[in-house]
Amino acid sequence: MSREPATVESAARRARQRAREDLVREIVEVARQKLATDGAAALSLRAVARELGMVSSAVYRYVASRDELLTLLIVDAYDSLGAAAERAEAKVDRADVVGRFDAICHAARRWALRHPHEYALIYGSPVPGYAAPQETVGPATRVTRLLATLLAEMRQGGLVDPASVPDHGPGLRKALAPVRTAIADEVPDDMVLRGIMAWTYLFGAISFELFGHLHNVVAEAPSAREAFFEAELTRIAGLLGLTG
Amino acid sequence: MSREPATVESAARRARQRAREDLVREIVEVARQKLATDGAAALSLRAVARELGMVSSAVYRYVASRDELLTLLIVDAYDSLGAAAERAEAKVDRADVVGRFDAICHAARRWALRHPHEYALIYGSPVPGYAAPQETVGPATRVTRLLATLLAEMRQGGLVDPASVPDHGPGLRKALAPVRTAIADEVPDDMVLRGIMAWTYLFGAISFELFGHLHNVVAEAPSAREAFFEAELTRIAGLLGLTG
DNA sequence: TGTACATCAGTGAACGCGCGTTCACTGATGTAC
DNA sequence: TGTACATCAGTGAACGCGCGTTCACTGATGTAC
Repeated sequence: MSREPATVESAARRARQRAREDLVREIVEVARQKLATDGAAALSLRAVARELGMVSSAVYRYVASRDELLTLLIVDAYDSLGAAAERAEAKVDRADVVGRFDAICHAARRWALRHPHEYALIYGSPVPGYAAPQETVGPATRVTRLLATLLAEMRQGGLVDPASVPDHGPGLRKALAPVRTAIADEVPDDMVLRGIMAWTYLFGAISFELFGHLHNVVAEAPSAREAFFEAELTRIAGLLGLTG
Repeated sequence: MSREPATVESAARRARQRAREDLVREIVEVARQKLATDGAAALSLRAVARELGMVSSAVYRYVASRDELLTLLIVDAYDSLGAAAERAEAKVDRADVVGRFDAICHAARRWALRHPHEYALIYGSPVPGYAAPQETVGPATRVTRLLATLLAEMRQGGLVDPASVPDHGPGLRKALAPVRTAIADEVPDDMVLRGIMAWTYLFGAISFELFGHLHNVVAEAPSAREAFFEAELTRIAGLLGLTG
């Protein structure tokens, strides 16, 4: 009759629920470490269970399948990368558009160098037989959103040089329809294109460095790699129309 | 005493040798099909042997290990991509530098769309535990060499606008030391940088499209994807200094 | 031309491994009356 | 306060799978004298 029992009941339930969530977090944490040391291929539910001192079947209380664990890791990686980029960007003076762009790019690269396997999981070859479910979409767009905001501000600030815009024709307009749902109509096609290209270039460059394609091209020393990345950013800022 | 026996002997040897080489080719061919349908993770010596109607141990007469088979496939993929790009480039009028650049890029993209798993093998995440041996280096640089040649011709033709060259400082010069062994000193650092960037962008763009990152950004229809790629190339040609 | 020997492709069984997932169960903890 | 019942975390054994690699072998073909 009183609410007491109900309250006590839900308090206990909540406690159990919290314990559950803690364990899920612990599982993901261990899985992330396995990923970091051995790569995605070596990631198995049994290995995670072993590490946690559980029997392998017990993990199934918390995670439905290997695919679900992969999804958790992917979401985790996108979030970690997104948060790093957001933190770096937030530190820069709002008016310094070039500085904000640089901050995002450097943060993304640094994160990738520190978490190579997590990076490979989200920007490398797709895991065969795995289809990313809906819940990965949000976290996946955090870096993109930062860049899109920058783009919009550039347009408002009149930072774009309209004289040198090539004529792309109606094909591009149609092709960009999906991304238009998130970007104001006033932003011209060519500018959207340049935004996507900056984003493409950023992760293309990081992938090339991380996956070994700069071997015999750019010196291996971290300082050399940084100098090269810096030069790339200068040129990409130029592509974006940022005259920094 | 006469050379006869020796000749006969080596003729027989050669026949056996040819049979051997044929079988190695057959093994690689079957492996490539497995790769194309099921991806690199599903590739196993046992599966290849099964497909060939052999017992799994017999494959070891021809291929030393799974890693060696992977190497053969990687070399194969680089060669196939390189040949496709070379063929496409060769068809264009030598004087049409922009046309040659476009031909290389379109050929690379087409090849990747037709051979997604082979593309992922060479431009996706590195296979964990596998280190590419020396013999992959040559085939890996075929597309790069095409682009480098183009770059050199552009410089000789005076196609570059030196006015808009940003000052990169001495860091870039040091960083580019390795690639300098293959490129004339007269080509300025910024031009080498732009060449590498065009190359980076090309494969960054192909990877983004193939690995699903354009989902919800660019319409899925092949015609839309092509129009978008075309627009990217226009902008990248601009980055290279090609005013096509 | 005929015979002893060498080469080598392919066989079949085996070793030892780790995986994802299921299922009936034990036992601790919380809930209801 | 005490008892019957419900919930649910974790166990342990098992199923069925495929893998890479080794090894002693058979049998066909080629070689040398």
